[in-house]
Amino acid sequence: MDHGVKRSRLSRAESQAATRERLLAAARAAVVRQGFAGASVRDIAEAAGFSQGAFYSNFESKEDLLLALLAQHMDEEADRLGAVIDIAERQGQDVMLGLDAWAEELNSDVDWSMLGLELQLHANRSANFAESYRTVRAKHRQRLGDLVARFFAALGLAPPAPPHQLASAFMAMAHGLALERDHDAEAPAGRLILTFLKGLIASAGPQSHQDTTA
Amino acid sequence: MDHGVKRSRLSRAESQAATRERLLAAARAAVVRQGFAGASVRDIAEAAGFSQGAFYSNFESKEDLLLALLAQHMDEEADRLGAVIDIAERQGQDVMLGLDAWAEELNSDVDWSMLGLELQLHANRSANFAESYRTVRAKHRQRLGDLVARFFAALGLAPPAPPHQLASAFMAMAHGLALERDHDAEAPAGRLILTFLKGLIASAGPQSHQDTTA
Amino acid sequence: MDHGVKRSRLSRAESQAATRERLLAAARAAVVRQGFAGASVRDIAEAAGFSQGAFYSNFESKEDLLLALLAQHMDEEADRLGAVIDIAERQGQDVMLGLDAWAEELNSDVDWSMLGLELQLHANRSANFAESYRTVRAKHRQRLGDLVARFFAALGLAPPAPPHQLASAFMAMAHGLALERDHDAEAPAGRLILTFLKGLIASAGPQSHQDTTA
Amino acid sequence: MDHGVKRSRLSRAESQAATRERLLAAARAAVVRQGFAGASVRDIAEAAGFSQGAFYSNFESKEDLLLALLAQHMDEEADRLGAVIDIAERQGQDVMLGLDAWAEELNSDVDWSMLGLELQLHANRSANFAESYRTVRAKHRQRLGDLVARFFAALGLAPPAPPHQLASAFMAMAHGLALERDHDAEAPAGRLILTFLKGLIASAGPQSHQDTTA
DNA sequence: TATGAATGAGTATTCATTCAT
DNA sequence: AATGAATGAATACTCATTCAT
Repeated sequence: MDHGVKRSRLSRAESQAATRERLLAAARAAVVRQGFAGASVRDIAEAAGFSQGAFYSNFESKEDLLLALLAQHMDEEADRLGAVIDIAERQGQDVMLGLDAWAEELNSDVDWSMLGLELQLHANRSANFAESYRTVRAKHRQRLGDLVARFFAALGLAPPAPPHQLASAFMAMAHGLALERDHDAEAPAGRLILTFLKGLIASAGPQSHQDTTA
Repeated sequence: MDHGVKRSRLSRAESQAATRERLLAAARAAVVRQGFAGASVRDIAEAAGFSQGAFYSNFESKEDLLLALLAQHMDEEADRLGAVIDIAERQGQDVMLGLDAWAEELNSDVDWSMLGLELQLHANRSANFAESYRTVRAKHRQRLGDLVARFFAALGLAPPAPPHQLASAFMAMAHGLALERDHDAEAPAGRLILTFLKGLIASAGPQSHQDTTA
Repeated sequence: MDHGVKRSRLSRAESQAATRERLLAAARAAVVRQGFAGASVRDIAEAAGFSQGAFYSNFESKEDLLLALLAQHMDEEADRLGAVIDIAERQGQDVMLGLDAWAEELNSDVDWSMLGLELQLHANRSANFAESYRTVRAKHRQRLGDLVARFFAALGLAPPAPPHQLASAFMAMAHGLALERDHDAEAPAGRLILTFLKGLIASAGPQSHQDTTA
Repeated sequence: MDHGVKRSRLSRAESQAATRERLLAAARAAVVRQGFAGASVRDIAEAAGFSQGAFYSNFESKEDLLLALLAQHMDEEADRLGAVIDIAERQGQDVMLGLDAWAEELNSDVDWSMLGLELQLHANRSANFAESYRTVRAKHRQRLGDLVARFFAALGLAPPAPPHQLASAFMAMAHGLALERDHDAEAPAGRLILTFLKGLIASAGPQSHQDTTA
């Protein structure tokens, strides 16, 4: 009897998770295309193939959705960084290779940058959202800052500015460059970022004694 | 100049220009605070002390207003750059000083960055707006690119990437860093930008023969 | 020339007042029929022949409309009372006749009672509305109380309870009885009220020395 | 009585009845607080500690719930009256004492009056509900009318109007007065009602021969 | 019996825009 | 040129109700 028939393909929990995933994907596309204010709950729900009510069964409000998108976005950003860090850990100076890959990926993902900016703009407008944004953002910057610090340490150099500030600057550059959609074949954001990184290396003095992290 | 009675202190044209100016100022504040989509024509008009009708006597549509803001914004950006260029022209290597001033100003003007991003985002969404945006933007980048080129030339160095691309990268960094409002005393965007610039200089090779502009 | 042509039948102000009047009338009917919660802004606007937007050009919110209805309702209630008071003033003891007329009118106006109750219920639910309601209600009760006082005074009798309390009781009875719609020809609310009034008279003691009002 | 295992403390029927009771109590509070239209099924179910589905396992529809509340409400009203009648039956003229107690209870029970009015208003709006309401209401009025009749009979007096009409008037007064929440220490609804009753007695003529009920 | 995700119709309110004044 | 009442479409969100689990 195998304790009863398997009643349906998806359990309830699975099915709900799937609904939520589809809503999130549709929302992400909509926010990128029309901005948070311009993306309507109706459009998002319809694009996902659900009613508006389904949206509100899965998210408390439109802003709650943005928080979910924020979490997702930061997870992805963390994954990207994780890959770079892995390489850095394994191959000494060849971090450059990892950075190259990361930079290349940035090029191709305008949407990802648009979403990042949309989140940041909203954080500057909604006190409520700002709180969540800040914590997640800080963690992320710290992580990238650590990477930068280790990178300079590996080269035996002292970073020319606090690593987490350098991290912020790199992220700003990456986001901003991605926005310039009109890059008719040009605008190799990744390359450009590497150029700046090499510059920092060239101008860095020898490492001070112990401290390597910010 | 005195054909007829002088009806009022301000001629008709002057008075209309004043109305327009007040509307633009109110609009700018509103767009920064709430985004373009979030700023309502009613709010803008009321903040300027006029009716909604007055708005439509001065602008064809809400998007037309954004075009006016774009023009204004680019004028200001040009002015800022102009000052830097003037210094560069006069004092050879001491452009650094001008850049310093420019960078310092960036620190204090979050609103200006917010508006710049809002314009850029809208350009990525409205084909109509994008066209206007692109031309004005291209001119601006060209100008900053020229400055960068001349800067490296003055130092007898070859820029490590096409100057207008470096210009884009610097603008992206400036805008993005300004957005991080939570800079509790830290986040000296201007300084950071200079650090990167010095890096580029340090990594630059000797000047190639002729070409200096992109 | 009669200073120019009369451009239109209704001046702007007149036309707006007319719009408001029509909206109020439609709202009144809707609130009576379906209750305040049940009456939708859309239905009200459509019944009045306008768009929903027109509603919001004339009222700040749905509750603001109810305040307008409250004012209107209380004006009418005051008018009814005014008529009774006039008679009372003119004809000594024959106030009874005026009361009779008033009572008779109550019979025929279920809607008026329904609206009164709807207002009272909403006052018990919205703190905001309650404030306005209370003042207008107090004034009204005072007025009816004065009438009751003068009535007993005219008969040389002492009211068996504070006049404004008696007033409240009469109003409660009038409203409540009107609600029993199923009065198949029976339920002569007015008559019944007079019966109670006569009872009070019969049980009243002789007037005390000076004071006649509450 | 012991066919099979005793599965749980409460039998199925008992447990269901308990669920229903909790739903009814929550519904009653919600309807009083926000009106029938304003009370949502979700809120009611949640307040009772159940899901919305549980609601629909116990009631056919939202209106069906109101019918259940009606029945409950009328039962209570009957109980109150029953107490008065008991006293009247036992102690001849001292019904007054019972009435006094009844009147006092009215004072303290605004909720009960709010619910009563909500039911009555809904009866005036839903034909379906009206039918049920009318029968239950008629029975109730009859009962109170009988009491009034017996009361006058006990005093050897003729009621100055058909007893069931007097009953309606008293109920209207009781409900309406209870609504005036702002009774800052004043508004002794019960007392006031007794004043009116005494008035009726004072104005009543001697009993006619037989008939005592309406 | 009880759950709660999902529905589809509904809610109040806001919007950019028009146009008679 | 400026007013602001009115429009019609859109907005975020709520509702009573259903139904697979």
